[in-house]
Amino acid sequence: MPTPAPHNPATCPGCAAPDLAFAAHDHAHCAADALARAHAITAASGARLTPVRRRVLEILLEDHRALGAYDVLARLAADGFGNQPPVAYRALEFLVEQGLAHRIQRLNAFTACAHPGEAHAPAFLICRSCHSVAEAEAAPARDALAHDAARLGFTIERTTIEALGLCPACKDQA
Amino acid sequence: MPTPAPHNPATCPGCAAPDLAFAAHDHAHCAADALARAHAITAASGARLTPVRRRVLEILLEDHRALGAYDVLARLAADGFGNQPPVAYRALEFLVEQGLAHRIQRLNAFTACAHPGEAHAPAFLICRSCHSVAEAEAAPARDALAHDAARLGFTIERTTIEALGLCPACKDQA
DNA sequence: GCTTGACCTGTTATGATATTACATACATAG
DNA sequence: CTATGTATGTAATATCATAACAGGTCAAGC
Ligand SMILES: [Zn+2]
Ligand SMILES: [Zn+2]
Ligand SMILES: [Zn+2]
Ligand SMILES: [Zn+2]
Repeated sequence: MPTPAPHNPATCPGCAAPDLAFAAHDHAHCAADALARAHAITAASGARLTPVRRRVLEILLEDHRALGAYDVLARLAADGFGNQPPVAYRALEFLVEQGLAHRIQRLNAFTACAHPGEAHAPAFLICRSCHSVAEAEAAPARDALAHDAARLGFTIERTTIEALGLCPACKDQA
Repeated sequence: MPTPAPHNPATCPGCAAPDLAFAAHDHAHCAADALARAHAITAASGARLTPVRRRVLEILLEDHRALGAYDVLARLAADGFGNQPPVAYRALEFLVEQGLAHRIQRLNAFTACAHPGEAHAPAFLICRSCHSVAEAEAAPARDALAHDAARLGFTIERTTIEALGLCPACKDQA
């Protein structure tokens, strides 16, 4: 599996609008763009964006929220795809591997990537009220951890950073 | 439920030996000390360290690893306690509330706290090979995230920071 | 001492999340 | 056209977690 292209902030829609998930925006364009990028990325890497995989990505792209595997599965089944768990889990795994989606540990759920194909492991800001998910820069937090880890002789391979709280819209409501 | 006492590094065994989980040490003393502190903490707060709860804490204290709820349950059942999931989950929930244990999201598992009663939400260094868990300082990483969150108008309430990797011992083996 | 009420424990049942194993279909290279 | 690798479908099962209720324990207040 080829590695995705390096991150280029100039062409990354997620970087251009970091508050995407929490702000009003032209989401139809946002989703269409992500889907187009997904086609380009998979074509470039030789991976196959098959109908099930593409449909799962479309479902995740419907909004900036996280969906459980069984929610995705129900949608797939309604569209005539298989309705056994592996159908959803395999497509989701593929998307995560390709950098087109992320898994949110805290929610046992998945969300479309806002910086598609950039081979990143972002931090997540998760609204506990509306389940919106925004991606934030994880590097500073990871660096802070690395110091402690080095002192203990621990080698960090992957880091999960997830913040639960309230997004601006839900805060206003309360 | 009264809030635990603030963190006092001078009296905190976890702070005195931050590499506890990954280094050879007098673990019998380490566990006995934690258990004694647990008695003191719960007595002070009026919470009841009942036989099941105490036994669960003892089980978690057997080493610096994370155990699943069903692993704990099997041990409880072998000791003559109830063998239905709520028995384990309730005791674990109690220990987490009291600051005597932590939940590791990444593993769906629980580990005894190395800084008992200090009302903290640490970062975790998790060995993917032996499942040892060390607690690290989460404040710097949290602070790094807070900047991004503030920019987006997101209010952080809780943060999960977990690093997966290899501990010194497992690294040497490989 | 008895009643009452809070809390803890046990148990049944079920729900939610995830994987293994195997069969079938399909694309593409040779 | 056939062999090969990859993707999908399906059944069965494993793993993690909670709801709902029944019964027991214990101490406060009468
Ligand atoms: Zn959008
Ligand atoms: Zn992303
Ligand atoms: Zn120890
Ligand atoms: Zn701790």
